[in-house]
Amino acid sequence: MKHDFAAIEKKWQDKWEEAGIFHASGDHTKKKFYGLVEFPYPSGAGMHVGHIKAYSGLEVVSRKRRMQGYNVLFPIGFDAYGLPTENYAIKTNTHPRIVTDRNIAKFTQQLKRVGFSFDWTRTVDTTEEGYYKWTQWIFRKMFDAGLVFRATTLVNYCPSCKVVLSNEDSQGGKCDICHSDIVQKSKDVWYLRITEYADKLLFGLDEVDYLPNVKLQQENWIGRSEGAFVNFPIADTDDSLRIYTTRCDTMFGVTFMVIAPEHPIIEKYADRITNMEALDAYKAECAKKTEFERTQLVKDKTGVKIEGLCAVNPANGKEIPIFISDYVMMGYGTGAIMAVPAHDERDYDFAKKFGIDIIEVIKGGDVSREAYTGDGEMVNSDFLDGIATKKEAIAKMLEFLTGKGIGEKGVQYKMKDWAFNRQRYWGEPIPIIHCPTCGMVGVPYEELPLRLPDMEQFEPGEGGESPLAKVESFVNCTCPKCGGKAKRETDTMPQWAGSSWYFLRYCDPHNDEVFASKEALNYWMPVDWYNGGMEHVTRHMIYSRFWHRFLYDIGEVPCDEPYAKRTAQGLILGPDGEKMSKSKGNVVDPNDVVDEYGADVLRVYTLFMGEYGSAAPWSESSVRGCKRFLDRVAALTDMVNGEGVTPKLETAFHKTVKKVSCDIEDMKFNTAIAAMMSLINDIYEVGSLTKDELGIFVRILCPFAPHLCEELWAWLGGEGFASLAEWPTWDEAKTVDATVTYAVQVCGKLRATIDLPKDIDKDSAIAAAKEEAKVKQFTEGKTVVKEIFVPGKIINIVVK
RNA sequence: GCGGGUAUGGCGGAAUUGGUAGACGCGCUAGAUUCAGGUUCUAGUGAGGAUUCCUUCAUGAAGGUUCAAGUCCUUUUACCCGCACCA
Repeated sequence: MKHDFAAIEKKWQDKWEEAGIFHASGDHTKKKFYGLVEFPYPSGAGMHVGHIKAYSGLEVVSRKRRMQGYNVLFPIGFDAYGLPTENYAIKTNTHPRIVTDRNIAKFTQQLKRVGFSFDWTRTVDTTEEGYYKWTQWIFRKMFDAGLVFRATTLVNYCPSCKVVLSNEDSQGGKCDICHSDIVQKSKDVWYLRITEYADKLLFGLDEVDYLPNVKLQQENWIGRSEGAFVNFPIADTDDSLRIYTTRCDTMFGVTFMVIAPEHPIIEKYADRITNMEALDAYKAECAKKTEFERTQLVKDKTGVKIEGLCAVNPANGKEIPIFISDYVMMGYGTGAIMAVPAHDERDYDFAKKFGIDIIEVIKGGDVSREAYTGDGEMVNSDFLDGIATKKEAIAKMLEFLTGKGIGEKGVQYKMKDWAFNRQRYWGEPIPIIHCPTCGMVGVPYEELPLRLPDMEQFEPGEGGESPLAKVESFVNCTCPKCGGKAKRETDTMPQWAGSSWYFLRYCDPHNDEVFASKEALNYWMPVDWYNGGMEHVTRHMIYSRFWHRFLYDIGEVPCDEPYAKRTAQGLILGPDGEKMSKSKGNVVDPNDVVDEYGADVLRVYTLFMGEYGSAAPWSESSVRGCKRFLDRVAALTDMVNGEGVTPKLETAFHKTVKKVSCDIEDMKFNTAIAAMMSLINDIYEVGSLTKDELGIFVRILCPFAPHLCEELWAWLGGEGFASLAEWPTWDEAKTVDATVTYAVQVCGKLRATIDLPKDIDKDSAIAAAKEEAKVKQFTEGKTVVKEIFVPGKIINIVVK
């Protein structure tokens, strides 16, 4: 048979669709498999080969599960709210609804061309009313639970996109959307209290099967640290300055304190401070710096001493000065630190610059040259002197602090609350009403969805206000509580809202009574296997785990963690080895590959490129190699000869079925394909195979190249679809050849190879090895010191 | 700075976890088929030396453990990714 991909691919896609063979079944008595891939953002550029690789992995697993008799849920949808669409809409003066629909249509067409076995009856679109109604519903539940709050704080603001960004969206001081520099701006924003879930998100990692580096990144992002809060009295007042430290053992080494420039204590004691002008000048200077600049000046510390205010070290009663400096952040801990220059590099740099005392309290370094951060014996520390370990010293100091009532154990997290609003049009309206008498009131559940009003002009306001503020019919409303005149919140939710629970909607996507029925959730959840990009592990993954754990706490979902297993695919680089980007002109369009080589080749190639989790450059000639492989598979029909087993191929078939079956589970798709290529080479060498053998081959290749396999299955007269045929099994005993090639070494050097029966015993094997001419040549006249026999592998004779 | 990772032919990458390094694919060489080939088939292909049956050296670098090391240990170099003044 010729591999006429252009003719067969569309044909089988239509047949699959007509028969609905990839629809998840409503039969909840069968064993289930829920495979999830990150739904795409439908951008105008269309799909990227990276999408294909990202979906192909679980595509193969899902197809294998179906053939193994599982009821499989393998859904797809579109995460369609967000700035790129809106920016494009503004630029081209087209409504984002139209842009979104057009992009979704394009993605759908492209995905279908590749023949993915998605259940197309369960697609979700986060911008549809029937979907965002439930996004708003969950938000309202969080509002009721006290997890939503509004605060005026310094926020990350992108002057180009004119939006407030979360910490997760402004990593490295750059806007995640347009890569402009982020500035710090004081703004009234909505927050989700994700920090309340910090411990749950951290400890929940113990019960899931994520890639180790995915877990680690989440752990680091949450950044739990254990330490102590300590109150340092402010001299001549009843007040104190509260600090957080992980090193309370070094308290006798404290020689000054530093507070963030924005710390409220400055305003509080403005009348006592004698150098307010200098402090204000410094504050103004800091505000001008971008986040990036603030992190650049790591070595050169700046700051100003507060004159007229003095603190007392509660450990030894000594008076110490207080400084303001931007190396202390208001957003972490209490915005104030105790400085121990002898044992902290930053404090050391600062003390050197300002000529402050440096007192060694831990032996082991040379504090006249640099800060010593290692462990050692305590000195100059009163009751801690002589203690040799950090752990012990901390415990003793904590006891002292607690006993005196001046401090206590405490925990801090790097993770901050989630800034949850955007002053933009293309997002879910936040269902809150501002009433002058009742304050913030949630939009009643029965009024959801709170529809996004249709607008002609949806550009953001210059002052950073949402475009929705211009729609009077939207803004003006009555308070659901008191019936008085009130105004609606006009901000929308960030792009990450819709994707925080989409995996739940897939379980029951058409339900308009609840976001998903209990029955469907009980059966399908948790997601058995979730695959996606590494770039989402500290945002989407954390956010969605947070939402899901919240829903679990209020009894809406049956399990605490949403994803049982998480893996990640590696990037596909351009042919030049660089990251694919439009500006570099090295982007490969999957449509072109399908046109020229077919969908099966595209699928096989993206999985054959290299290790699934690693980045690998695109190579057109390697694509041709995969084409050649499938052409050779198609041509097997000319070699079919009879039924049953070809003796020369029997072991090779059992081996390959085993290898492919196991490799799919480990996502080692490249070696699975290599094994099938090897088998093809063996078959070509033998020159013939049976119908039964072709049937086995077709079924193990089917998850990778389903169109060709369906065609071959039909040629064989197979029943139904290859895609639903039973996954082949192997006989372990038949995966080993009757004779094994042993490597024979003399003193660890390879001298010969001999074929021996597979269950030969040690003595006969060694005797046989010694008979080899090559072996004799190296052993003659010498005494044998040691004989090593590894069954099935190697014989090593050590001589002297 | 902290944390994690990677390093194997001309290229992408294998190696059953300590047991014949280079599977599979690309590329290249030769031969055959074809009117032609960006076709197909067959053979060869880590490097150096002898070319008939050989032999030495090779997994970023340098040591070590072992009968045996790409794999384990120590030191070191380069690159990649994540976080970044986190107190």
